[in-house]
Amino acid sequence: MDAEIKSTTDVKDTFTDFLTSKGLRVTNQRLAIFDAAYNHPDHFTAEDLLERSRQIDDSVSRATVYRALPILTESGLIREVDVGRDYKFYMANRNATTFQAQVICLDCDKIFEIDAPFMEWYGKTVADKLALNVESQRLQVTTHCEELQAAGSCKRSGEKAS
Amino acid sequence: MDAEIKSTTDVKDTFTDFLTSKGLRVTNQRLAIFDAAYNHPDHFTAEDLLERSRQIDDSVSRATVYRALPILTESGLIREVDVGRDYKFYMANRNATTFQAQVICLDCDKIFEIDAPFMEWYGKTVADKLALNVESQRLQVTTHCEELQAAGSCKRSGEKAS
DNA sequence: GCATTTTTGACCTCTAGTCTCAATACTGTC
DNA sequence: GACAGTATTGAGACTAGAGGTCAAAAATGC
Repeated sequence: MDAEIKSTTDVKDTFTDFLTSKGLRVTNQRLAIFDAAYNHPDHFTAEDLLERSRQIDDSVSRATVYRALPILTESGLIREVDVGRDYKFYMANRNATTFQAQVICLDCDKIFEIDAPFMEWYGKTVADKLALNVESQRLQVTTHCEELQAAGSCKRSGEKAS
Repeated sequence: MDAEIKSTTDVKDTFTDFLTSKGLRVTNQRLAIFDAAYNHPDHFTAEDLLERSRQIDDSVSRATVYRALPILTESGLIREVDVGRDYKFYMANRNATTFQAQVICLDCDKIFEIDAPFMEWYGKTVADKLALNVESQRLQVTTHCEELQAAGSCKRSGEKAS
């Protein structure tokens, strides 16, 4: 459950510093939600996060999780991953290296991230061509579970298909 | 209101042919919804489509619109454009040329499409590298209204900002 | 035209996410 | 360390997009 890349404690300091710098209070619930989010090894939903946060502090409510998510996102510690379903995914932002594209299984909830370094170039090209500031970019590829499974990356085939 | 690229009547035949080939019935409501969708000059929501369809046939109900959308999408006459809001956009598929990326204004509902021909190459690369079949791809760029307006493409600045 | 079977409209339900408001707890000050 | 002031919280109501139900209506094949 320990973060491998960076000490969780260090990152927790980053989070509390962020809160105080914004004039926000450091509460047990926010810390529990941060822990649950940052130590989650995979993509998660708000509901997943609620469950995990409650294992740390069972007083955490759904409303608080939904209120914490934009804060965590703004702090840069997690990021939103919208794959076109009627609920959003989130993910800990541990390795902020190159731009990531998402490979999404249409059958289960698995999302697999791959590097797409050319997106930096593309953002610049669009910005130049249309004379606008590119705020964010999103690149997604959809496929089917069996295939993702064949590629050795879909662990949940058949388990959560609905 | 006439389609400029292809006669609407021709395309309507394509639609009725599609319906019959699938064993689906050709109803006044489906034709009204098709008309409203195919002649819509821009991106539209299910609610937009309901309103427009009712101008053609005021008996069209919300349920029927929601039931017709997957049919129209499957027929290839319209396509879904998900820009990460809590409702989906759709768009008539009049020019099926190269892959299109979406430039999305974060302030209003404007979506602007640009060619992104390199996406074909990218799809193949991903398919090869991960040994999977790429089902679909999505490339989106977000920006702000003022900027899109400066680029001469945002017509609705300030009008629909909510 | 008629029987069969799909489709429809009205309305009910679902679900992710947001809002409200009284109760709680964090923070700076003493 | 206690206190006052104020942000934050939890419970539950609420919203909006979307989809389901079922009796009534209408399209199709004969």
